[in-house]
Amino acid sequence: MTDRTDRAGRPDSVDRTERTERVVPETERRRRRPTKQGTVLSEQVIVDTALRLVGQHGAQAFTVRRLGLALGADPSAIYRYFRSTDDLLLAVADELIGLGLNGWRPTGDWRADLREVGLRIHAHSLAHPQAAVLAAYRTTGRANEIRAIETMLGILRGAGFPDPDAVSLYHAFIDQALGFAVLDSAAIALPATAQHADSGVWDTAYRDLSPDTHPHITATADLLAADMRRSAYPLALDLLLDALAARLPS
Amino acid sequence: MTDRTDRAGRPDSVDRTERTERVVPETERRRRRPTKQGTVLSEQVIVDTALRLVGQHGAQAFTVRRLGLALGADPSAIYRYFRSTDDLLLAVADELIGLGLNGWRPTGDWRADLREVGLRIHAHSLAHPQAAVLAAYRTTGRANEIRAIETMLGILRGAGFPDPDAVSLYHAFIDQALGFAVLDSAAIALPATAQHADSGVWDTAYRDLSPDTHPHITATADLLAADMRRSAYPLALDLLLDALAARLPS
DNA sequence: GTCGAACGTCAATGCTGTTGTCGTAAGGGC
DNA sequence: GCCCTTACGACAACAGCATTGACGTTCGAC
Repeated sequence: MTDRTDRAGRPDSVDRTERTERVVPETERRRRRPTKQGTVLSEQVIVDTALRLVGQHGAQAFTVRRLGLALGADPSAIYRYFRSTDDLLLAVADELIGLGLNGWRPTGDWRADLREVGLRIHAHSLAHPQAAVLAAYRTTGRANEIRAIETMLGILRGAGFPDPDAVSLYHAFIDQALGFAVLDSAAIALPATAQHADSGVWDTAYRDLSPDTHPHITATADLLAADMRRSAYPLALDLLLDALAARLPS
Repeated sequence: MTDRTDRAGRPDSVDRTERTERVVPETERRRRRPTKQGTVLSEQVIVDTALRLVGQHGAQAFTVRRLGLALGADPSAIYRYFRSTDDLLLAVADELIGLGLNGWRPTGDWRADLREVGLRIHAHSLAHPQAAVLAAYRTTGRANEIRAIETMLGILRGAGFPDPDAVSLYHAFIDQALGFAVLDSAAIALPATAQHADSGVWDTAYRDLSPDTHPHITATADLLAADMRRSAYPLALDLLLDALAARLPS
């Protein structure tokens, strides 16, 4: 794991003369010079390429050099658009949120809506597990994230939860969704060898125990091996919604 | 992010003569030669040092080179004890589980016991956030993990849940605990700059929205900023336990 | 006391993110 | 339609990463 800290610590003081900063905000860009191989770069192109790259070749493909290669540009050109790989990652994270939200409209049934949103977040993370694992625990503060929060808060307040409850329950709901998304994505995103090793454990280590020392595991070994292959999120989500319904002021 | 895949792909076929494998199981070790600087290595010493190192200097300190430095040994010596950094990570993960379990005994009240176990897992992850983030989604199959599963399954079966339910609910329970542990640990384990940027978002980006376009966020901005500073796990845990109690066959 | 081999050390390989420097060409001003 | 500024893509270099093959010391069994 590499250090994503801003080591250099660019000074806060601003020169009288406008410094030529390496990164220019997307809206202020004027010149677009194609790379040697003809690509015209932009934030959007870079983010899309990163998402595709990670989807095809795993999280380990999320490197500036491979991204440059995929873009047909020198790796360092990316630093004209993002301050660091971390900055780029946040942009990718927000793109993911947007993908999950597109095309969905609330029905007005709070429980069905929350359930749908939860499953969508989860499903979309699993569709881009490598990126989800990197991005799920960041707060981007970008457009799509804001839209998502507004939507979910609206559902809870519309259902009749008082504001303090709506906020706390939103927090529990979204973190549960993201937590499961990370866990399940991570399992998919593991390098092949590690993934195989981890899943094999349920068929080997947990089957060779003695009923004397481990009565509960041996009694349920088959059930365990089967259940652990699936995600527990749908069940956990329904349990959460059960509890929410029970707490809804009538 | 570096590639943890076993690239070389050591062949499965075994020579007639016992190959001199790089890694010798801890139980079969006979010779213990001190390093130049006098340390005597062992799995336990390496795991402990790794945990301490990561706790003091962050997840970015989890590198073979820094570990070697902290141990007073050549980095490559670690490969005499673990096949790869991933193998070492699993050992660290299991050590973490063990630390969380030590000294705890079930009381017989299933709800109180589950609650205590959940909070313990969560708290212990936060105490070693850097390691938790790396380890929480792995299945180690090692001693402490097995002990933990046996315990939790026992609580659920003892409470009266039929075996299929006990297994599914165990799965939902443990994954929710680990999911929140990852999320909350990750927030703590972020590099200082990223952490500051992420948390600051709640006080800046989400306060400057218009009530016209974002009525729900602006109406609850203060509540949001306050709530997001805390972990949502205690609430989510209680919600889960509520739902469990409601499903318990009477 | 001898000797095989376990295990710590060294050196090298091919990755990684990041940055200082340079030159080219884009596009506004006239 | 030309000119000049400067944005931005390319290049090269650096430090740090995991991993491995070879080497030699010294442990410990006999």
